[in-house]
Amino acid sequence: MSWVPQGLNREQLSAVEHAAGPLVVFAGAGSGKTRVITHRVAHLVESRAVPPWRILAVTFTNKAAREMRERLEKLVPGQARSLWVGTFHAVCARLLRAHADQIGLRKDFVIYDDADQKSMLTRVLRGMELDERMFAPKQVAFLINAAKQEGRSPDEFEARDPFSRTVREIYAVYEERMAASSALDFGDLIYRLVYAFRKDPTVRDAVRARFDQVLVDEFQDVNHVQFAFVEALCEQHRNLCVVGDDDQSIYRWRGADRRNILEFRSHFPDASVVKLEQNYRSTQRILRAANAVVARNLEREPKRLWTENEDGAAVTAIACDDDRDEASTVVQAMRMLIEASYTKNDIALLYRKHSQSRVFEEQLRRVNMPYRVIGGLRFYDRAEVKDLLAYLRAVHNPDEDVSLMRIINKPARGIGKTTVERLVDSAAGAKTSVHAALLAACDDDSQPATTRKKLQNFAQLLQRLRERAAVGPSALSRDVLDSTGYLAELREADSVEADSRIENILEVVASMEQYEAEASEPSLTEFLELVTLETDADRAVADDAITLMTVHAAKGLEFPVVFVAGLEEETFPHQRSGEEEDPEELEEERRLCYVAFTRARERLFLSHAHVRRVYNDVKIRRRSRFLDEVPKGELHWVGANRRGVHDGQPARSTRPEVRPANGTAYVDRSEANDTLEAGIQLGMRVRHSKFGVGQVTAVADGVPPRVTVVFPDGSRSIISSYLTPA
DNA sequence: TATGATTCCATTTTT
DNA sequence: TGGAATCATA
Repeated sequence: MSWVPQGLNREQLSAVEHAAGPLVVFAGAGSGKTRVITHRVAHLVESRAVPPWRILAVTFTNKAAREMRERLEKLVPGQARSLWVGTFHAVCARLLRAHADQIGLRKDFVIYDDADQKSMLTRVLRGMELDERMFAPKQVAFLINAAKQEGRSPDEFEARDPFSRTVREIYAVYEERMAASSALDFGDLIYRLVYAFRKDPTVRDAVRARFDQVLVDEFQDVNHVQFAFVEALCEQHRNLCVVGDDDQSIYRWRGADRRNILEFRSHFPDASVVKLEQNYRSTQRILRAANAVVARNLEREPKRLWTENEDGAAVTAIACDDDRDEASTVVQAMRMLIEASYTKNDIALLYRKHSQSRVFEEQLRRVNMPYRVIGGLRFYDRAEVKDLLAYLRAVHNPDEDVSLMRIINKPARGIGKTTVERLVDSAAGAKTSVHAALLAACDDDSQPATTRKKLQNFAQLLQRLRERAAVGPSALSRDVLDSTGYLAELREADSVEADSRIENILEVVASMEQYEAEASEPSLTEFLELVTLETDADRAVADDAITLMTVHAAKGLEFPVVFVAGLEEETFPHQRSGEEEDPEELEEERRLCYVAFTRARERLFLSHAHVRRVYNDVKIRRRSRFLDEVPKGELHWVGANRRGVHDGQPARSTRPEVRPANGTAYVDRSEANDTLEAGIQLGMRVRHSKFGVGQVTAVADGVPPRVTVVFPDGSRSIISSYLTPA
């Protein structure tokens, strides 16, 4: 009757069946990490009879959580629903609500995203009459978030110099204002729980008593509070299974600390260790290139990914004149791949930073190639979407200042800057919410009659909406949009942007309706939480299109074909101009490069430009050291080199674009290029794994080099690297 | 209050 | 260079 895990290798199986106590799994890229976690959960439920609701599996993204749940639904039908599967933030939010009374929180707290946090901070700074240049909200937010990641309250905030002392004060006031609005920021969701654990052992014990088994995915990315949270949960039973890959840790700048996984064994001396080193994703050649780069890092858990997959096509390196040349060469290569056999969905273009996408987008548009850009502005960050949600929040809890301030004059209702400032001042003076100040002003005879009337109208609007709040999020939204004239205003504007805004708003309303239909107990609070914790990655569309995104955004994904663009010094590895090279940062860049390479299943293309436009001038760029860290024989160099020597690099005269006098073109080949595709020539007999033996009837120079071959069953255009001489 | 002018900023951004 | 945010002015 016992559930039998299937199709697992020895290491995977030992992780799945690990009996009790701490376990750390080092899971290389494409080594079946998710499989191990899901099978382990299934094993616990089915073979060890752990009640599903006593198992907690934590991820970093909603997408990972959803996938895990879906897979578990198949493995242990009917039981997956009661498992605790979610992101750190979602799980902690749920626990905070469940124990809100004990912790001293309102059950229906709202969650502030980064933008909300920043506007709250701006208000605090203005209230304290601080110079916003000295104390930039962005920087202060960073310091406060860092403090929360370290688990430090305002009292524990280290402040030796005057600047830090002021920041500490800001932090304290900020916390007060957040509490007054019953709002929690992202950092709070974990920090407040850990803080409560520390202050009140009964809370800690109550939460701890919920779970028998805890599993954490992407453990290399946990920060200090997250570690403290997990540790606190497992202190008694010690059934903690963490899975991760120190080589894929790319969020150091957000507080992720690789030591959590590297030093897991010192924290838990009795921990079992499993290493998953067999890769099921990429070809030998891709893996060799990726390994070669990351192996240069000094601080890492020793391991080497290997695969039984075939050798595959050579990793292609493309040298380009400038960024536009890079874009057109890459796009050209993509078109050929699509003509040959790939779909657009098979292809991804990765870059170090968003700004690199522009040239590619222009080029893709020029050739009418559908593409999608992942990242950039989140859907729920759009102004109109935030406006609507702010209305809902303000109706839900008028004392929540950030939302109230956002909508107080939107659409314009004559409550101008001065009036708002006066409200904020009196709220700060009386230590009340802005809403309370608003109500007071409505009854204040000393106010000018016209402003007073306007304030009263607004207060009544809120009041009326509040009475209607029970109709549910979608109906309430429609009411808001109609009675405020928000939609009407957009309709009147009658512009393309206005139309897309209307569309976005309607999409939000539609998502509310969907939520209401699906949720067991739909509530405004829960909907708002879902929306703030949700990112865009989940809204991917089904169209056939080429995917463009940063390497960061690509973590956890895989594509048959991957292009990595801009492999140049200062771009990738990224370096801020004038700053000294930090070895730790360089290692992180190298890991990032490793992540980029290992996204590819079959084909990997790496491009760099000799000249790149940066702001308004042009800069000569040396190709990335990462390219040179790949052994020479592993890279097949192609591409433009029409200029000879660049900034001291060896001129690639060894890679001539020569056409023999008789007009026969042949495929570009580089020095030390011992790949099979080199030297494929017109008339040659070649072998293809699927189509058999054929004869080359045409050769097209390009990226990738492509040839036309007549096979027994017809003529085909083939990428030359798939061919071997017959 | 709305608009144009000016200034500032530019790495990555799981939640 | 380009965009967003803030400022200045009618």
